[in-house]
Amino acid sequence: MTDTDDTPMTPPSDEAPSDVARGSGVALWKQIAERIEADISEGRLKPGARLPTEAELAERFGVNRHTLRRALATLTDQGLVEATPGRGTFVKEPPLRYPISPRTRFSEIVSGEGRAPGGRVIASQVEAASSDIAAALRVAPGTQVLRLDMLREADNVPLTIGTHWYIADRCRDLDLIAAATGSVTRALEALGLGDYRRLETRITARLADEEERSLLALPPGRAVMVVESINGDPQRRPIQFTRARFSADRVQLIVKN
Amino acid sequence: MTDTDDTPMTPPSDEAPSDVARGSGVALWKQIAERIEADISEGRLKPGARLPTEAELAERFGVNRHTLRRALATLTDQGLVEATPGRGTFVKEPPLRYPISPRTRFSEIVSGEGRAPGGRVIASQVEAASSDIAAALRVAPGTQVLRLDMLREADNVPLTIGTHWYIADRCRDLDLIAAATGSVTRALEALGLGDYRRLETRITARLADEEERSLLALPPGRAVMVVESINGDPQRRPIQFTRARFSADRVQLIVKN
DNA sequence: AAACATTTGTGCGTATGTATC
DNA sequence: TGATACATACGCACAAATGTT
Repeated sequence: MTDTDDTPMTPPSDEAPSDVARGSGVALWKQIAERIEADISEGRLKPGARLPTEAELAERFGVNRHTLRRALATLTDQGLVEATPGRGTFVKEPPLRYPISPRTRFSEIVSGEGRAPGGRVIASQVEAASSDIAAALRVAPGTQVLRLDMLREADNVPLTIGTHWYIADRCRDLDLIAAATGSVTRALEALGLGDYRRLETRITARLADEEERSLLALPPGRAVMVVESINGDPQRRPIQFTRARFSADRVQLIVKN
Repeated sequence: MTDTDDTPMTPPSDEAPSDVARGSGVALWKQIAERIEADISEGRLKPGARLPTEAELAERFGVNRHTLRRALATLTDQGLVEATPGRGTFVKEPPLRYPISPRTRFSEIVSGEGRAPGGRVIASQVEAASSDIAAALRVAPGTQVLRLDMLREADNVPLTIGTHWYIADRCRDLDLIAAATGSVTRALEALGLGDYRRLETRITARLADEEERSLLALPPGRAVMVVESINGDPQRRPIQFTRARFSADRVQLIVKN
């Protein structure tokens, strides 16, 4: 009861707060969560839109703020909304759809989604292949490889940190060309290796560490998807091994079968 | 400096602590992290093995325990080791390789990795399809669908919570059969729908919420991969939509191209 | 720079209905 | 019929983050 009524079991004289069904066997917070979820998935609440304040929503549904917060909590867990103290609660932008296919190209995928691809080289150096890198590239451990760390973004929003390893003597000056053009794809084309294809992709996930949060502009407690991929030439000989960390908030990987 | 020496800038009189290079431009913790990482990836430290205590490792490398902990922290972030207070630091078991292919079957994959598949039905009910479920199954929103929540495990270790939606009138009593046999695949076979194939898979990730941590026996701060998949009959008509949450710690998704 | 309003986040106490032993 | 535990819901108060004046 919200009002201080001395006849306790009277149903709330329905001067239209909203139609949550009390005593229907379904928890109030669950009904509210489902209503808001439907508002989002059916487009009445658009991505980026701000929800009314918790106090306002609580009043509108005729429940306590705690009850309403319980509903919002499930939506947050499902990744549908995001709340910031002092600002409000917002409907999350849907993640960019990132298809994993034999011909996976970052720039093409981002352009295809109507966004502007970008990126920059964070670091590059020649190093000796550790055993896992060597295994993926099918070379002897210790072989010289070019390591290229890149940050890639769409519409200036960082999406992924990628560490790429190339067999050094097949890729002279790749790092310089990539830094100049901002595109690994174009750099490889310049070297006559434009026709690479993806051989295998391995996906796992974990919490973003501090460096990743900083580079990807993520608040604490966010996850990254760790995507390892082996790319090869038309003869399926490995050229490149990549370990990329995608912001799980902003990217959804798609596999078509 | 570790020792309380009154001649401060003296290099540590190299009575062989271990060969970390002081003043080499590379941070000590980074060198240590890379050494241990190599020990793991090259098999000198096997999965499940316990590392020496932090104090012991610190002494062995000739650094302060804080420095050593900084190294271990990066390995923990990378998911290579896991520390438990009072027990020690352990090399993590490699994740189960879970291939995503047109014919993706949980039981077969787990068996193929030499582990015993298992599972149980958490809940099942008939409900009205929400708009996103309806879109995936290509039916009208509100159509009756059977919802089946399952927990699946390998060698009694929980791997994934899957929520499966089936078009209700194509799958009578599926829930009962699945509960009895413990296998959705076998239950579908019993209904003559054994030949389903995966049409599309969508992958994202986030922090595990409380319910997921409880069901998957995960400590706080772990990530789950959220894998949505659409399965269809041989004519590629959708039969089933699944939203599964995999323990990112224990599973690595593999896509072969 | 400082004060303030707005909004979410958190804690405590209380009451009630509903399962379970 | 308790007795107990648990989830739900409400009320009040304050902390923390943000934006504005």
